[in-house]
Amino acid sequence: MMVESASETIRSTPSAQNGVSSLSNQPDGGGGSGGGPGGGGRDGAAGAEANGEMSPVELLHFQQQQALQVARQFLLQQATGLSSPSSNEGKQPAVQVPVSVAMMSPQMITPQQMQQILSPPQLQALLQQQQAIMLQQLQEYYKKQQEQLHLQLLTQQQAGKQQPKEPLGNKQLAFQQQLLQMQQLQQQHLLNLQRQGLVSLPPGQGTVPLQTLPQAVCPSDLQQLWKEVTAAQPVEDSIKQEGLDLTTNTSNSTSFSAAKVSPPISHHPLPNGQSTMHTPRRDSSSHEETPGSHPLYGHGECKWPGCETLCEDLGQFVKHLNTEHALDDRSTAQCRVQMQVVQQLEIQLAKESERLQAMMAHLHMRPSEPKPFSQPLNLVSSATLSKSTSDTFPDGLPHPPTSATAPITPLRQGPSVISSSTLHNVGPIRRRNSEKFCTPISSELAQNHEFYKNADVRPPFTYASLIRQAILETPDRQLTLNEIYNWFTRMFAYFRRNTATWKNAVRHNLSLHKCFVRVENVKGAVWTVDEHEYQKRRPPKMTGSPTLVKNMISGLGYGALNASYQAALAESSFPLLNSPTMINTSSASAMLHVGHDDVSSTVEQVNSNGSNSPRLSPQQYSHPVHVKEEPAEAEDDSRPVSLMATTNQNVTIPDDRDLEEELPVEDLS
DNA sequence: GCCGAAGTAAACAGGA
DNA sequence: ATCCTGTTTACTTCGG
Repeated sequence: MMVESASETIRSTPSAQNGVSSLSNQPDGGGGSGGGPGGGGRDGAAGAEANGEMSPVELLHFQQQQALQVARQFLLQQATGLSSPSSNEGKQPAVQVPVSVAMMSPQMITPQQMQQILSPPQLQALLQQQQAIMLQQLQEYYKKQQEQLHLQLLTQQQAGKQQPKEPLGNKQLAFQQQLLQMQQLQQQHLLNLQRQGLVSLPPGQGTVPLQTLPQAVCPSDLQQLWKEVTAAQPVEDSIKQEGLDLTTNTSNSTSFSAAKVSPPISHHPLPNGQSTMHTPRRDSSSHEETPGSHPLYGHGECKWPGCETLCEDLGQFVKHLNTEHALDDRSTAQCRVQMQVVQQLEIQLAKESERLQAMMAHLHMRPSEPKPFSQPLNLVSSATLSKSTSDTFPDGLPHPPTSATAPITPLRQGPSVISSSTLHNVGPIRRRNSEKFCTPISSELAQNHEFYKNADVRPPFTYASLIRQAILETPDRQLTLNEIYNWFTRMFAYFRRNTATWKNAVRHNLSLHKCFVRVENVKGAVWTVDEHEYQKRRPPKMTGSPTLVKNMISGLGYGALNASYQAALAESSFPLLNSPTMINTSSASAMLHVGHDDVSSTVEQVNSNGSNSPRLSPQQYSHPVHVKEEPAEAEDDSRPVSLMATTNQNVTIPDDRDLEEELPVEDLS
């Protein structure tokens, strides 16, 4: 039948969303940045063009380029294969892996295959092994090349000064750029792996000249890096160099990921010994510039990257700056490198910021974790919030639309992160569980109202209980239909769509259940709750053994249930109540349907002056009741979400109200 | 399998 | 005529 199919699809949609979202989106929050950095690296394959003339230096350069490219490809292959397995299914690498690298993956098994074959521990062990071997090889290669380079440099220098040094300088700089890139790729690779938890390099991985995942680029690292960069080129003969082959690197710079710039070759200082002699302990960020100072001058030193020349005063520094750091190719190259560093830092900053956002979103999206109802921040994304931000919330918190950049979609954090919602998140099943298992709707809302407000998750409550909640939240305990609508849309992001469906359901429930009484008012009709009827319709379940009840409740792990409440529940299941004055016990007894209620004062009786009722919650005492005897206040909300400020005085705080909420406590006589 | 509660869809009516 | 409100019916799903 048509009806069946239609309802089926509609029904299954939210459940599927919830179920999937909590699973598939969960890792997205933390690891979303994994695939990013690796992707851009391919384009950064250094513009290694083999020129026709092959001098030894050229040959060396060419070999370096080739080896570096191979290494980079391998790194990228491994990084992308591990970080985003799904992304490269189609383009599984036809990368020519060099022999030294192929040795690591014996049968040319793709990372995906390995992941499928091996168990996670095995995979991790294998990855670590590969990591170590690869890094070792890279380091060895790197060492060799560097030694060769410096050997060549020395021989050339000793051969005579008549030979122009420019090409060599260019090659050196280019090479250093390549080395830098390679190391950055290594760092990036390590970073990716470590972020995925696949590799946890021991702190003393001596063979690896890289710092294991430095948390940030410390200034000393930068200084050291700069020393490495500038060290290979003697300063004294760096006068006129032209044609620095760094233009390609600028285009490569985007390929640099968030790799930390760590001291690249700290374990094998350069032959000329200029490097790493004194560790710069002043951080570059602390250059407090006196008015007559220079950004590059501080603490009596030249702050040009890698320079640190002592200058007694500013004048001397300026002189030094003009002489040593004049506008030449070397300075230009250094500037380019610095640009890359800054660029990487920016990328890193962006990534870290994104991670921070995700972390904050994640943490704030689980209001039940920090048990107390403290939700000062709302993490919510912009879209759903945009409607309801203007509302002043009953808890008195401002709820500003903070962190609009938080990428969390409401679906992402499914009810799985909600305390008790895990019990009823499976689709539209909220019906029985929440209520029959005495999930206090108000406390649930109190704890998770931020979540429900912003997450497109179906609340685990029945329409009837929601309607009742909405009505009871108002001071006068009556609402028009439109106000009920507004309450739904205000409190639950889920009800901001499919309005026709749930509104129809609301109307249906209002008409269907006797507990909702329609009262004609001056302005029109308002709906009230007949508590007696409401509790009558609840079946006398859970009248079993008290231990059963208690275990069930405690086993559910409801954070909302406080100890007294549980105790009251347990106690109340006994025939005689030891403390009849306790509202808790009486409530619990009512919940357990120890039938008593004849003394019911119906809601209608408490309608107009609820302040007299003993059932009033503290909020109602605290908040001056705005009796809406004249509902003529312009509630004509064009926006369905905008709500009258009077109606949302008291939403949540779990206390006595809770007990009377979820418990069929009738009227505490 | 039955029953009741709940959700969904839809038709219908009355009023603004 | 349209929309909102309210009622009712039918059907399905789910849990006891």
